[in-house]
Amino acid sequence: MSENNRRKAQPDTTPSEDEPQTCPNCGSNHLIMTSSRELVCSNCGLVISDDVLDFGAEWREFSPEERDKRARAGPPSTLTMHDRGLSTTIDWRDVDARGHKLDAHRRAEMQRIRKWHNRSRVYQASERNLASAMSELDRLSGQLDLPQRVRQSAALLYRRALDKNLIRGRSIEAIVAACVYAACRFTSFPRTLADVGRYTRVGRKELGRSYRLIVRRLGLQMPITQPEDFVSRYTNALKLSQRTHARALDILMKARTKGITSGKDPTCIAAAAIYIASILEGERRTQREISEVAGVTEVTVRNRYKELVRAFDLGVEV
DNA sequence: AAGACGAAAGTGGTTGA
DNA sequence: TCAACAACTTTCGTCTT
Repeated sequence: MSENNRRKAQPDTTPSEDEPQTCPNCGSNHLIMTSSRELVCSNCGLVISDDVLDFGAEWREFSPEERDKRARAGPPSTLTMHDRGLSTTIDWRDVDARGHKLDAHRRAEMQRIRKWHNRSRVYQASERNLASAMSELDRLSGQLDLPQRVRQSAALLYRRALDKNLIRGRSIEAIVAACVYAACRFTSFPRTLADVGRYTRVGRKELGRSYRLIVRRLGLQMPITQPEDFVSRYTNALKLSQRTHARALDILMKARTKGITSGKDPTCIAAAAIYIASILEGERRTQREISEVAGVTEVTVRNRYKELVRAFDLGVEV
């Protein structure tokens, strides 16, 4: 693959002063403000800005009485619950609002109401599907330690996949995992296919297939994963200094101008750059340590770093 | 003894006919 | 659909610190 090919469709990451009118990823102007006050592209699912995200109350109170007066029930609405967290639940305790026990007749009535309430809540097939998908999404993103913006983006992708009838005949788990992986790439939150695959029963192959499916059928324009995306994660895991981190980024930038980053696994390139940077900054890590956090083999780290050293004189005596 | 090195053979994904 | 191919992995013996 040529360097040019790999470079296309880069989102413009420089934040503009005002809210953008078009999606920086796909150029669509179908931007919607979600109920959790995130600006999201309804075409590709990119969460454009979530810095306004605030789950707290929108008022301030200055006395307990005022607090009581202003309080209202329920968590904020969110895309990651099948009903956006807006459903009402009926208490299981058979007491009235004042705490008095209900009589037998009322108890039986409440029982009936509860039953039908639950049945109606997750009634439609698509609702049931969404309910189970959102709990799976929650589990998976919890294990992957994903921030809220990635989860919301994944949830939106799943809703769109459901709308397009892509789930029927496929496993919910596979599509959820694919949406999570896609959301990671959209939001430049570096997780590899293997990372996501590790926490789901769906095989890597199936996951890749589902991912390609949603990209194609939802017409998503995926940004290319860059080695730089992984540097922070790896230097943190290796407890390397900020200087080494910056040095690694510098090496990657130079490598790009030489055109030796194309066609190679970005995690390998990142690992190699960090290896060199750690030596240059005097906090050397072994090839083994680095290959472990990057999830690649020592041999590949070795080969990549040899290439980098060969390509330009980095002052590393081998 | 640990870490680095490199050769050789095998694997899974992509590409182009 | 299939073969060719590049990238990557696994394994292992050797060299260096």
